[in-house]
Amino acid sequence: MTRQHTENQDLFAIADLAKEFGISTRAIRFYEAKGLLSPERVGATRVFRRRDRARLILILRGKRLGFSLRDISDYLSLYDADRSQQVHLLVGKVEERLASLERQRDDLETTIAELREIRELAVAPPTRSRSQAAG
Amino acid sequence: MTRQHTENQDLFAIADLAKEFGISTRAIRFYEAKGLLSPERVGATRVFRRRDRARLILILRGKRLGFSLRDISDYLSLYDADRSQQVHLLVGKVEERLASLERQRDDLETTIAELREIRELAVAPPTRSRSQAAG
DNA sequence: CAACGGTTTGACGTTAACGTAAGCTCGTGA
DNA sequence: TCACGAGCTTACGTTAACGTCAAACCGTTG
Repeated sequence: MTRQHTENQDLFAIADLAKEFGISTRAIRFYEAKGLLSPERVGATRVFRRRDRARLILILRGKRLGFSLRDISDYLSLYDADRSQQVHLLVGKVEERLASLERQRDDLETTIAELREIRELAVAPPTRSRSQAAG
Repeated sequence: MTRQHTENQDLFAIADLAKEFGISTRAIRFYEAKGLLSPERVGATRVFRRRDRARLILILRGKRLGFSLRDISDYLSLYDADRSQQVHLLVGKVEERLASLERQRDDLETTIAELREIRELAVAPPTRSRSQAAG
């Protein structure tokens, strides 16, 4: 099950994914329990395919962005619904999320700019009153 | 204490700030307990100044960006330390945070792009095999 | 065959960020 | 004067996202 000698391009054990992404197997099982992943089973053992791996990548990115698993679940469903039905509702959700993300990006830009400013101030020698730094 | 008749430009009651930013007074007290705010007191009553209000704005932005109060606390300390001491350590922290935020921004760009793509696909009529959408 | 590593399902523990309720003080307007 | 609204502290409750055992089941390797 360590994938080394099975040489299979498309099948992953839970430990493979855990190691690859630096998370615990517990976390992966938790994501499954929450419906974010649905690996196949061979007996009782979970078997993950590329699709699950791809979803896991999206999950982790969502987490880096500060979203809850609930949010990420909704987000993943946008991928699942291959424009099959309830398109209006889907587009609505996407728009919502886009707006939220764009606002978040603005917050980020502002914060990054402020940090850069702080850095400049910190690096510059402590200017005293009307003095001027020499080139 | 409702600020209406005190007409003071620089003093805020806890309820003023709570209302202005749409959060609970409990949350504000919690931030104080965690050391993110340190309003003055008149008797037992908290009195906030512009400085506290400014910090609160930073706190809320940090939260929108998905940071923990612990993180935000560190972040606020970057503002406090007016390039007075331990500049290297300070710059180090700023660099760290900048890197993290820039990565987060990249994640955001990617996600936004993907959502836009999903939206296009959803809006476009369900293409069947080799057909082509008419202009 | 027995130990070992990997996997499974519980189930309880933990941390963060408040919510909520209780009980008390203080200033004020009818 | 007294009821009210606002504020305070203390303290227990709650949700999310796992961490951390515990107990048991393979498959294989020395």
